[in-house]
Amino acid sequence: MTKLPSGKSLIFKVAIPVPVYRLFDYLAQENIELDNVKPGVRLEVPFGLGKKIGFLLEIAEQSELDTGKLKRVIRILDHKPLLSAKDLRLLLWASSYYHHPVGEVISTAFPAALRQGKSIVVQSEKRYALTDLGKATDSGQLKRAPKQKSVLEKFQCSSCLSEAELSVWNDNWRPAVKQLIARQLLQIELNDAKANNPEALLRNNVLQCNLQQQSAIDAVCNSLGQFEVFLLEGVTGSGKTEVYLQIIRSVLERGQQVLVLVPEITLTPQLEDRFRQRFAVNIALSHSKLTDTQRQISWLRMQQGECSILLGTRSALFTPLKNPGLIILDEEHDASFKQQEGFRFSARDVAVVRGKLLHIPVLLGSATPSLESLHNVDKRRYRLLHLPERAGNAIEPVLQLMDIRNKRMQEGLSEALIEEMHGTLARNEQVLLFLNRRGFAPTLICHGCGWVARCHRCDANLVIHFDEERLRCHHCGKEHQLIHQCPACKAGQLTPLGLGTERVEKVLAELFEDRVTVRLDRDSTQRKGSLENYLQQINQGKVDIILGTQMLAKGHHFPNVTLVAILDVDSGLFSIDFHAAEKLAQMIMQVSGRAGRADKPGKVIMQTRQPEHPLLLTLINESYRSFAKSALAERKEALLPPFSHQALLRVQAADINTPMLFLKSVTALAQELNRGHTQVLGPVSAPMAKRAGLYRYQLLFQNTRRQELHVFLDALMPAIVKLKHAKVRWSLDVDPVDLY
DNA sequence: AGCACGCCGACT
DNA sequence: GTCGGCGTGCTC
Repeated sequence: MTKLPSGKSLIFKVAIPVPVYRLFDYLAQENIELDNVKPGVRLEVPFGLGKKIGFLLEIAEQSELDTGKLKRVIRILDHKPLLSAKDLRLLLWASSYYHHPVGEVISTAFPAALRQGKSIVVQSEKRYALTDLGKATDSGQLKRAPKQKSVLEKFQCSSCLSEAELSVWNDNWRPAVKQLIARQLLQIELNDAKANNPEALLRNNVLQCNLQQQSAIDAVCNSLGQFEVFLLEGVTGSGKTEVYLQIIRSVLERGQQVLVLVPEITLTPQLEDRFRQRFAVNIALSHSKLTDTQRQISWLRMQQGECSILLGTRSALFTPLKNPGLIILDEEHDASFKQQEGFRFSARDVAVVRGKLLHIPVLLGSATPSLESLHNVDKRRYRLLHLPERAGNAIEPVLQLMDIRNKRMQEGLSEALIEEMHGTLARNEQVLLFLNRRGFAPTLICHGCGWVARCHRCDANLVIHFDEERLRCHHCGKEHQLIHQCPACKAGQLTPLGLGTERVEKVLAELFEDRVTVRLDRDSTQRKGSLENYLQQINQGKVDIILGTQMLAKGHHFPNVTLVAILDVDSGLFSIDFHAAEKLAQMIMQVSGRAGRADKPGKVIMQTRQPEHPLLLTLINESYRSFAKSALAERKEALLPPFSHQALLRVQAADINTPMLFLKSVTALAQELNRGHTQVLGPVSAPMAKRAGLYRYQLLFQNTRRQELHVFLDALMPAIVKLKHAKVRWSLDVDPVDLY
């Protein structure tokens, strides 16, 4: 047993979740047994006038500070680290790669309660979140039924109840709660069966796969137990999920766990259902709609190996796995895998590093892979698995451009499109209209004097929301009462300019008065459960026309939709951000994927005033891959990512001059410290120079060599920290995905 | 991030 | 003459 050398105190180097880059030194407790104290354990330490929970990173003999001035650790919270040494290494890597304070990075890997120093005891949670089965009961009615409530809650996050919890069966309980207990009993039965016969892991017979699916499955299964990254490129309906399921099956048969990451939680119910139908193993969920307690239960169950599959969003990436076997990241092109606040990590890129550290394969899936991933395939860093065909009888939708130049339009709908819609509806099929702008109109202008309703806190116009009689800023959330008289000239007529979903909804009600239209956007689906409600109505055939924004592009299946129209494709064609073309192409393909899912052929119409635009022509005449190829060639020509690597320093301040002054000092520092060939671009004002009352400027660093960029940043960041500039808030975004 | 220290305007 | 405004700087 290692004892502390007598008379001399050991030093603990501790990461504390504060926005400070360095570690803090503490004196270890006296007579400490070091065998039980490993890097990663949580410590309670005095910090400032209070206490904080920190993470032990190093045990040292001495400190750079005067030992007499060091404070002593209050207590050690864990007998052994809750994170494995490899996961801790992953976090340290992420902290240095993204230049984010290490204590904050480590704390993001823990659920809230453990972050605050609680011990591993599941605490009952007062608040109650609804998901899935929970909706069958009314949470309000369960207020005075704490036992039912706790059973329901526990089931919702891990779908697993203990023997003790199952024994509380009560005939008076609500049917939905009884139903889930019955489901759990069935699961235990299946688990028992599985113990005797591994084949029982499968609930249903395995579906027949086509050749491409089978070779994708074989490729990943052959690499289980070692690191390799696969890019599974499969168009909508090509049977990607079936490939996931069969690979997961192999991982489960090896007794290993699977981490499945999805961009947004609206996508998970379907995936979750398919997992549950197929596998008789415990499944844990982790996403922002769950309570802290629910997420903690999922976290612990994965850590302790009680659950075999974790289905979660970006933040679930760091969940410890007792027996990791595979990481799947679905819709890998999706920008929501990049955290846009604080610790700005890319869950996709960190997942790859995690797979490498854990020696397990990583499977990235998408119908429209990111240019980065396709480039990694070209560089033989990732292996491409292609599913070119739609499984079953489904037919590829036909994409076509509709030239609307000089055509008569009714609130964004050309006559030709209206004609097409009538035809589709007459065949008893559904129409889906896509417009990525909510509200009635994006601008309110005075016809008399030209006054425009602007947000005072942002460089943006206020958006008209007629239904609620409001003017709303979509950037800072500021709201005003809708006005009916021009505040400038008091005489001119106020005119809505431009098109939003509300406005299209109104014209649809006139043009198709005997048809049912449903509008799906953030405003119409704000009440919880309403999106699911609408989706159900759509799939029951109670809706003829579906109109919506971005949220339509993701995941949902509309089997009876045979006509999709993108009302305004042009607005995506011209943007200062070089990512815009890629995003637009992905959006078009994803929206197209909603059509013709069943055995009915689908048609996708794009209204445009740019019918000769090469991006659109490549997409309709060739394919997403052709687009990607030419887009990559353009990026190569311009030395833009992925042919170079970027980091963006964003700065904001209440005063208009401060950000620029600050960035000029940074530029000077950068010139001093630049040993390699890192380009320093800027400083320039952000594309939206003022937002929520703050002035925003930015400085871009770019280098064709990733390593060189990071050596540069490693030198620059500490120097920026030392710059004392009043009232500036700054943050570094490594591998930025948008410039806003 | 907290939290206290510190130096300038409207109240007993 | 004090209470408190939030600007500044530190936390082992």
